[in-house]
Amino acid sequence: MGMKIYNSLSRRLEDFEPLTPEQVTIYSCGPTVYDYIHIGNARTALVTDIIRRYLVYKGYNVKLVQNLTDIDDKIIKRAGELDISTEQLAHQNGEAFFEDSQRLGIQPADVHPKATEHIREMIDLIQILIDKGAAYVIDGSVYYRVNAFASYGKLSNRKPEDLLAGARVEIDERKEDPRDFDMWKAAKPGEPSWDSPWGKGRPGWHIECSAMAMKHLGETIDIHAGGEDLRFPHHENEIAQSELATGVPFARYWMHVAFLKIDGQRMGKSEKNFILLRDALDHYPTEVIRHFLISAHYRHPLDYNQESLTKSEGALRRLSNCLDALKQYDTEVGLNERTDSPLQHAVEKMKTQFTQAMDTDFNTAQALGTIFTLVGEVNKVLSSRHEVENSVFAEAYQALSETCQVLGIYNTEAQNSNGNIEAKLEPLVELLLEFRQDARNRKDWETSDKIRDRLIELNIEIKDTREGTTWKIVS
RNA sequence: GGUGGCGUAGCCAAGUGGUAAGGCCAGGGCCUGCAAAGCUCUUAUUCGUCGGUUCGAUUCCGACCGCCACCUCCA
Repeated sequence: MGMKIYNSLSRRLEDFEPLTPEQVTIYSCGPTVYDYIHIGNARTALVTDIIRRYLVYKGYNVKLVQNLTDIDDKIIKRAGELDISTEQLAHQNGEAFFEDSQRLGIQPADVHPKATEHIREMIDLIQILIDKGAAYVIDGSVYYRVNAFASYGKLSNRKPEDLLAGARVEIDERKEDPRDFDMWKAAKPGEPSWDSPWGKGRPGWHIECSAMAMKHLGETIDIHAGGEDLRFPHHENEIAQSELATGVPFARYWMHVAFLKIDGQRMGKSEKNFILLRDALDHYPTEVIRHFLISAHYRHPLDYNQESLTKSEGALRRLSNCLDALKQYDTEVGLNERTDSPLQHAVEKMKTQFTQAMDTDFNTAQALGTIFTLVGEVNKVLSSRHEVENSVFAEAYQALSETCQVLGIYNTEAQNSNGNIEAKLEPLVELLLEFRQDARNRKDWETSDKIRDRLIELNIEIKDTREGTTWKIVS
């Protein structure tokens, strides 16, 4: 069954076919490292992460490139305020970005190119555009001549006159056309700069993505992703630069992630109402934040607020309770007993529907629905005490943990590390449970409840079930 | 002014030309010494409003109302 992706360029759902079968190249616009990343940046990064995980799940060989913009106006300004070098600022925030991403369970890209390490490539690209008559030099700066690219505006669906009518930007009188944008900025005194054929300066923002994407992924990439605000002008300009230089399509599928709002307001660095990813991670577990961020489709706005996060916490609890209950059957897999139970059908159905949901433009909200439907089925069987082959529970566990790992909402490594601690604590906890059981047998509820209460204070939760008392570490 | 999007139960959120996934919260019941977890029942005859097309529309078309994003650095 084929995948479909909504392509911002055609504004339609399209069948997904990578340029090279089995291989997918993805370029994701990364952060400008002048500050920590906020939860909105994280949404885009997370969507990219899940796209990649799902493509790998489907059997594709994926190469993901995500850049770091480590030189621009904001970095120069912030470094000045902090009285440190731009290199130092960019380095610090770059490291922090990797740390925060990792905490959110985002796997590192295959390549994380930095703008300042690709000056040569950018200069070469600019030179090509000058040679082709698509750029001109004024006072050491190089501008892209928008009129040279006939299909300028195709991504953002804008006609030339539209771009001028509502322009709120101050017009630089030196430019031939107000829409022209700089690819190389002549250095101002005291600013970091690099040598170029046009004098000392630094690259413009758009040229870096064109140059780095082409260097690491080739002239045509499969998927280019970013926040919806990058559609214009950033991605429009990337297309103009790249396609005029190479004569081939720059990206086959353009994906734009909708904004994260906060308490109903647009979250943005200029609005100063953003929440840092690291602060969110201090308050909620990784899986809860991921669940929240994928609870709506990526092309729909999502509102960050405490209530929504609390809901995700509840949903995650339901999921992990089920997974915990199933986990003991995991070793039963491989017996390959063909049973014909309703639960087995539910497992198969869930796998199919999960794939269908994700195949349709990565509909994570729907995919979550299929997972939780199976959770309900499993719980029903678990509580009904009907005889079910353990291998079916094992299959259910496999299916759930596999799909949850595609979404990154079930961390088996954390489970294992908890498991190690549990193994060490087991004799001790069992001893306490023995005392508690004695108390219960005496109907000494005061003592038995005290043991339970004290244990929960130590993050050990116990439950009295029909099969006896169970315990686990909770956080 | 231009471009695009959204409006589904108390809340969040999928979805379809044939009669509404899932989650959270709430209430009743089962289980239980209690608790937790789980199960179970209840919660939109209805998908912003008004028209049109259709045997039939929440889903297609039109108008209107409301909200939002981009057009400027921002994921």
